Amino acid sequence: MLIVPLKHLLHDPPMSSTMPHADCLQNPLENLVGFQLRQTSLAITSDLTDRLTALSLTLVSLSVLLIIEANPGVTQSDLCRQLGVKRANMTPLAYQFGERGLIARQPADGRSQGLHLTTAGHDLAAAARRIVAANEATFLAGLTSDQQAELRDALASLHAARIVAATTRQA
Amino acid sequence: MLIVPLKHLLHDPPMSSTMPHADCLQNPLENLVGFQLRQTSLAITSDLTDRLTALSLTLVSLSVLLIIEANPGVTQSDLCRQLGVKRANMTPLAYQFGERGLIARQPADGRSQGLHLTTAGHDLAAAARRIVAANEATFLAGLTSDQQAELRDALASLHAARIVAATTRQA
DNA sequence: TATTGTTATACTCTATAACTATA
DNA sequence: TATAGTTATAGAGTATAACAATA
Repeated sequence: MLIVPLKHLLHDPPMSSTMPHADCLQNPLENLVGFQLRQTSLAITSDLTDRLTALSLTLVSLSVLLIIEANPGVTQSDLCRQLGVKRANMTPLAYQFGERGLIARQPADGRSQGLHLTTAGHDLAAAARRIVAANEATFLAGLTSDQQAELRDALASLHAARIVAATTRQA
Repeated sequence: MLIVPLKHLLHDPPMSSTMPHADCLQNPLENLVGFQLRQTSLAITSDLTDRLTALSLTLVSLSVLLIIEANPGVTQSDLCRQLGVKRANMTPLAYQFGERGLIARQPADGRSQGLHLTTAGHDLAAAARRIVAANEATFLAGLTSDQQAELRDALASLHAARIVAATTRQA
């Protein structure tokens, strides 16, 4: 599989004017579907990350924003479970959203608080959704509807195989 | 798009016995191809990363090992350019490979050294290639050859669109 | 006893800057 | 002047542990 620890490898291929013998290397990984999948995923997320900077959002904060919008009243712990984020790391994120006037909290439990978007939060979420849609459309532009459907099916098949992989891994 | 900052989100869905209302959340991101692509890519790399621990290799060190094998005499800087790694971060990696007896250096330039695998390095690379092949096969098992080819084509189309994305992004 | 939210802290990965030796 | 390799360090992102308040 691959590697490209750096996200921006995909922005501009690091080519120099002299080009000593930089990209003449054989890379035995690039024929793998796993590699191509990762490379493509990185290209898409990299583009989206760039576009989101205009809204001062990251991929994580985008997710938090949209999930709160779709689930008014969720707690921080709910978000953590959904996103695989530690509670300790959600605290500064929620704090920032509060400071920016994007969310408001209403006591739910005494120990927990339901989160919901303010008007500013809804506006930002709407702008974010437009950016996400543009990102999606740009990368899918080259595929017909049928091809897009086949891609989804293929990805679902690969993703489902993670169960098999986990089982054989333990053996 | 998505988010799953944690790689292991995919191993075992974090479900509790009580299941308060943890996974009843609407996630407006999961219908996006970009999300599904990332989710699938994370599942595959997560599995591979796990399997590689038996060889004391990471995704990055795997790539370095296989690229040295395929390109005897490459320099550290060559590897850095190919992988998008900073020179400063390649140093400890190359040092460890040396300590493990996997690579040897031969002066090339006076300021640079060509890297090549030792016998132990070749053995480890062979074992690593078997693991990579098993990982690839496991996830592709559900697709026919035609479907695999279509998947590759679709990924190539998405990846190519990064150029268009970069252009429209600047505008 | 378990859960929520918080604080403090440690670890990993990646980035930057500065240095030497060589070209 | 530019490049190779190194060192030290800074910055994200994520992890653990412990705590007070509540259930």
